[in-house]
Amino acid sequence: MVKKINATHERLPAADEAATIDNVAQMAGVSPATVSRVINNRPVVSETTRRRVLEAIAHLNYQPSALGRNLAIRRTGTLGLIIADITNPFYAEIVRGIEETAFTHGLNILLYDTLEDAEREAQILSLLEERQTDGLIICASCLPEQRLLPLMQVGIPTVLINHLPLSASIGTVETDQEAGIRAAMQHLVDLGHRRIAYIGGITTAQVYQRRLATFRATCAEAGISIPENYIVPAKPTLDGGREAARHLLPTGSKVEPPERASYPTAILAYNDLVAIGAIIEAQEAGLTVPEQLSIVGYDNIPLAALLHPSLTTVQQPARILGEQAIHLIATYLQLQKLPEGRPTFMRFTPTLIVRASTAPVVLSSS
Amino acid sequence: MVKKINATHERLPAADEAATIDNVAQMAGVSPATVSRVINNRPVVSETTRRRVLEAIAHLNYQPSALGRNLAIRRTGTLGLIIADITNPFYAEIVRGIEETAFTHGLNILLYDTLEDAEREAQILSLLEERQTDGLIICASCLPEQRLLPLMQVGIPTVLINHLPLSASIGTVETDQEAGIRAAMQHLVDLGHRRIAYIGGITTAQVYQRRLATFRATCAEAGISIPENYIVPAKPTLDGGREAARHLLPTGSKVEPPERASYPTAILAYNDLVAIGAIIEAQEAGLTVPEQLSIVGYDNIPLAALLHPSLTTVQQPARILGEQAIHLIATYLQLQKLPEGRPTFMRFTPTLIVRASTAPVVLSSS
DNA sequence: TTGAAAGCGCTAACAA
DNA sequence: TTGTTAGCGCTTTCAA
Repeated sequence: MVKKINATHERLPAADEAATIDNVAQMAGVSPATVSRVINNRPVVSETTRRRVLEAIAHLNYQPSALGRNLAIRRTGTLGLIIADITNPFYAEIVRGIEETAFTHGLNILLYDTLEDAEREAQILSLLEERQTDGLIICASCLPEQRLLPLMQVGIPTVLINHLPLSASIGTVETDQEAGIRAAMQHLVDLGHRRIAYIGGITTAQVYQRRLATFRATCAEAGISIPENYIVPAKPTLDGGREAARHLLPTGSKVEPPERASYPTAILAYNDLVAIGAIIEAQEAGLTVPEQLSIVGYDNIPLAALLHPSLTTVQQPARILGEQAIHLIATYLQLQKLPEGRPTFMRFTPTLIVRASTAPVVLSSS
Repeated sequence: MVKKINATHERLPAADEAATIDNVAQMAGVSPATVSRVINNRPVVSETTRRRVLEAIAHLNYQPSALGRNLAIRRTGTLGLIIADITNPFYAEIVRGIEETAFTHGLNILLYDTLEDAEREAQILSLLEERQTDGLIICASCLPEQRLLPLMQVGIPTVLINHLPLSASIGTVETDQEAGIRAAMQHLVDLGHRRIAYIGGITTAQVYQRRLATFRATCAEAGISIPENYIVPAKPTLDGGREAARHLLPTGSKVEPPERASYPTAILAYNDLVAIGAIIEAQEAGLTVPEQLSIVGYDNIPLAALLHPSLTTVQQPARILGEQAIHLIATYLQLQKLPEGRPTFMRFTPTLIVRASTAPVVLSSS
């Protein structure tokens, strides 16, 4: 019907293959450049041309290829997200905040779950170096600083969640780890506890180190000396918590009166999952929580309020951490430079939420 | 030192810009094709050449660009994942299975959270049409079939989780919805319940419709007639569950004896979150669970076992659903055709887990 | 307002 | 075993 418009060897695409910008251009009788202008809503195109192009697009059921586009503009609209454990409700909530905010910015999220494993995290990082994401969010890294830096130096704009600022990053959003631990410890000390254990956490992770350091510092300030075996690192999961607690608590029913016992009267857990694991283990060992053992968690996951006993814990604004991380990175992507000339450090203050898993220590017994 | 090898105008990249395959080729004194062969471990390259190329790569700190590569081979190694609610531990566990398995297959996951919202899901789907993912996993779609089909016809290989097979998809992995509901209902009926409500769920979602239909069918078979207001759809979240329960349960303390009461003696919830919401609401309304109200959940999230009362629920093998979904899609990607000539239908049988949130109905009162 | 042409960084026939 | 050449599908100067 319609004769070839140009003397090109262009042909229309077979029914099963996708139309390209050239097909559209040919059909509309314009150049690919013009089609590109229409697709991207450049204002310069005349109304009639625009209409012709749009018709051709509709006719061919044309979808611009992100692949071609990405290569041409050398951006992908995609962010890498490295998260420690998606099944931990605290992280899931952060991801929710990230996802939702990224969507409004037109950014896509490539998800990587490290399973709280440092080696795996390292693998993922090196994989990401070639994936050309526009940016990277690392949430609760288990890696030491010197393994994080190379990636940023390769030029991927990175935001860290719950980490201290790194010179090569574009910023950090965190809750004040020190304040969180201090609040929890103050609470336990006020309740009269002096035999306090710290359980759970990956030793290579900066969060862990900071929390532990603060734990030690607070103990020292309160004149409490902590035996080394009261510090039990473990995977920050329910099972990790159980395992750690098992090392500390009396087995079977040989529960001693608190003043003579060797086990702690209180446990500060790395996070809520660990705390819950410890509660379960304690109960199975025949200890009542909080009467014989107080337990404090960290994060305030939704589950914390629903348990029996409900969990005393340190609340972090999970969703907001995620949202702000995206805002940071989106701002950077727009400006192509650090807004303040140096990495942003955004810090929130956590809140201690006192519930039913902590109680005054009872030293004299009935 | 070394003279220009070719008469090209190639120059080495400035320090701050990334090296390309051409830079490497030039430095190694070979063609880009050869560099490509080395990068992709093609066996044909001679040892000495390979070494020269690798040296150049190291020298320039060269990272191959996935962008260029993707365009050339027209694949991205990326799968879209549409999930209803990442903060629901059941879905989080599915994502974990997907993530982990995808990683072993060298596939990357683009995560999209629909927030259990049909409109949002539709938006995401159309967005994905141009993103050129190699495949798509839709988990717990809230969209009716006719809105799902267009995407698959555009040619994106799709696997559905907890959905019936669609002709245009490459397959489906699900737990038997009908069996799950039947098991739960059998349990309630055996306990003597005849006033059973079904609460929670998005009406446009196929899972919801199937579960509800089975609920109705089982009631009919048991000779139970259910008033329409016993069926309360709601967002499948904790709050959704609370809200739905509020519609059903007596307010304040006007708890009537069961035989005269208008409210149900048992609630079958769309999922565990809804069930937990209902438990909370019931308790706040002054009802004891399970004595005055039995509640059954669905999914068996980790939390279900830890609550008081612990939750009777229908277990789904969440992680495995995710793993199998990836296997399905990975197989297809390798073969570039349906392994069995038609969409695969992989079905698991759920298990009823009886815990403490259900009890025999007490008709005579003290 | 539009088009020609060059190029983004890589791969893959094909030829040598 | 290696190089030449022609794309992959799009964007973007620059000139008309």
